[in-house]
Amino acid sequence: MGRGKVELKRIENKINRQVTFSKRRTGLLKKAQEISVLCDAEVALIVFSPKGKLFNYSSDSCMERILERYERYSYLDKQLNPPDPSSFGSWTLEQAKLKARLEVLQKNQKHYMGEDIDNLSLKELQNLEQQLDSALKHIRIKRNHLMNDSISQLQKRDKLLQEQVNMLAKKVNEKEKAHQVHETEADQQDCDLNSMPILHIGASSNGSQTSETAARETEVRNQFVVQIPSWLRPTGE
Amino acid sequence: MGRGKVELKRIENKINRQVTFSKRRTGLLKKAQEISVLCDAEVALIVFSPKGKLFNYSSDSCMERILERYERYSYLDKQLNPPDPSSFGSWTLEQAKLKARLEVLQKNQKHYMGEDIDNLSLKELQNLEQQLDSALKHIRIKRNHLMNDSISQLQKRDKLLQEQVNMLAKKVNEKEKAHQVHETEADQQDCDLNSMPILHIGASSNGSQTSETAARETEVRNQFVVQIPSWLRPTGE
DNA sequence: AACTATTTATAAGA
DNA sequence: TTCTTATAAATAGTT
Repeated sequence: MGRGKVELKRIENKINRQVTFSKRRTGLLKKAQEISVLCDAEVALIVFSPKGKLFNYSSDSCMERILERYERYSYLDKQLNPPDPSSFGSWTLEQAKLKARLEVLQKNQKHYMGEDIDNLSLKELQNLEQQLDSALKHIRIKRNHLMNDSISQLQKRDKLLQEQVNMLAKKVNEKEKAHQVHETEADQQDCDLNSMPILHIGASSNGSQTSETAARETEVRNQFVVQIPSWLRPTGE
Repeated sequence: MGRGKVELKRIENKINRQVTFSKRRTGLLKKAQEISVLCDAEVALIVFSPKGKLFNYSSDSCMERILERYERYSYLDKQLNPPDPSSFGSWTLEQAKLKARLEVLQKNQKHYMGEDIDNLSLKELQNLEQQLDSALKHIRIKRNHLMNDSISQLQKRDKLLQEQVNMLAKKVNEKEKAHQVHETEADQQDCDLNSMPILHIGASSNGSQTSETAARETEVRNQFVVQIPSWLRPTGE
């Protein structure tokens, strides 16, 4: 239902997939609610987005109750599960499984960090190497992308600032001219005023800078700050 | 969608309600499957009809896994109220912790495989890159080491075999001379038979080789096999 | 269960 | 993201 028919297979375009997910999730939750209301059914719906975000709906009798009911029902269905899945026995079992999985993952992780590799076979090492190499390629592409973005952002920002500074410098020049019409040392002006604030520090023969001008300088700078993308902000690493 | 608009409230007519339930249930399950396939989402849907019959759908990663994940997630979400303080408080707590750790590890693992990196900051990407790069170096050193070992092992083995062959060839040559002197074929006995077959191939002017000698040749060869280190053995990949 | 007239959902585009 | 719109899909009421 939409401008085009859609094949029932994973949408490859990421943006598209995300958008479709968003829309369909809304629709699905709505329909879940509708059937539960219209038909007096108990419904539990759990959806994890590809990014791992959770969305869920459950009819009035709350998620936990429905899940319990499901466990009960599916136990009866299969008659294979231990009678009380939350009993001690199955608890330890599951716990053990979890721990085993954890252990495997930790070992893998070590391998991915190049540690603990002494007992790997040549074949395994080669596989690992290939895996990491390919991962690294992906990561570098992504990183390059981010850095390029960052550079062009900064360049844009730089240009903007430059223009502002030029403009301000001109204004200040004019002011000073006006003030100094009667005085002897009229011309400090034709130096490059692109960086007026810096000028005050580096080029002015008059060493005294009032706190007032300093304050204004700060103000001016802040005023022109261009939005910095989040991945450029310090993350307190 | 239908001949008439429908109010969002319980359908009072029982027959009607049952029919609508049936139709909408189908639709709902279908849509659940669609979103899971199209958008690569994990979906669990549980529906109890008003009569108490169970219908459910779960994307490939099976119901139990999704429900677990849900429990984990909603535990992390709340972090404050133990999900079920009545029966096994500390159990669920520890379980949840384990699962949370598992999830973290799994996410890390994905990163190490260059997947799911879209949400990393530039800093994080650079760290990851550095980490992998260094790991890769270690792994390559180790791999090179193994390969070098393997090569020198083979060279050693090669040398040994060569010497054996040379030695035996010499002996056989002498024997043949001796035989030719007496025109006797009686004793093939006390030549060193270890490498007889190889000699036949390489040094004998007599091209005919019986299947019996062929068999012995195999046997003899095996006899000389130098221990191959485990990482050189085929691992059936 | 089928059949449609309608309503809904949603894909694509902005 | 949100809105719009053309079109596909779902389904309410009917047979």
